[in-house]
Amino acid sequence: MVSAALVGQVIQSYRLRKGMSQEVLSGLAGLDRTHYSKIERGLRSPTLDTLFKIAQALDIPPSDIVRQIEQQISEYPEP
Amino acid sequence: MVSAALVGQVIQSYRLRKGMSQEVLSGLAGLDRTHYSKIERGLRSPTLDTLFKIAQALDIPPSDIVRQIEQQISEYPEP
DNA sequence: ATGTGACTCTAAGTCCGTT
DNA sequence: AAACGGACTTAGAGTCACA
Repeated sequence: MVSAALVGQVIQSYRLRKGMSQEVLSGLAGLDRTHYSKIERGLRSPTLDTLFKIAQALDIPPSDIVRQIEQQISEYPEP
Repeated sequence: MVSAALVGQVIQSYRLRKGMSQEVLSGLAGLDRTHYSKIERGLRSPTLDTLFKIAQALDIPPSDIVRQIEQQISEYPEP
């Protein structure tokens, strides 16, 4: 089980590193801004499809995001 | 947009390489067997959560599967 | 520029089968 | 062992008004 909060946290850190607003990112990804906002806060856990859209907007390979999630899990194992 | 058929194809190739049946794999992943069957046939596209479960059952990093999907997309671009 | 609640719609995921 | 189908429940996708 993958924590939705962790996924959101990883995605947000990528977004902030790019200096993008939620508005711009969600626009590029073709997602509704409020929907994206919920994903970042872990209120929704994205489908694989949505993850690919977000990665595309961030201009990074989707596998980078997934690998980052893996690392977070191994560093901070969930109970 | 990620083709569900492509995802299923990639996952299936990993499973066959491991010499596992759908029954064993879905059991390890904690998924319904018929549901997993549909994913392989591209009738369902898994959530990020389900992808992690499948990767765990395959004993490979989830990012490996995602990277494989990316490669397939770049090699055989979709119209 | 972001958070939130309240929706509808669609698909993921489960469970019962048969071929 | 796996494809295939039907009926069902749950949750994400997508949208809006408002703070």
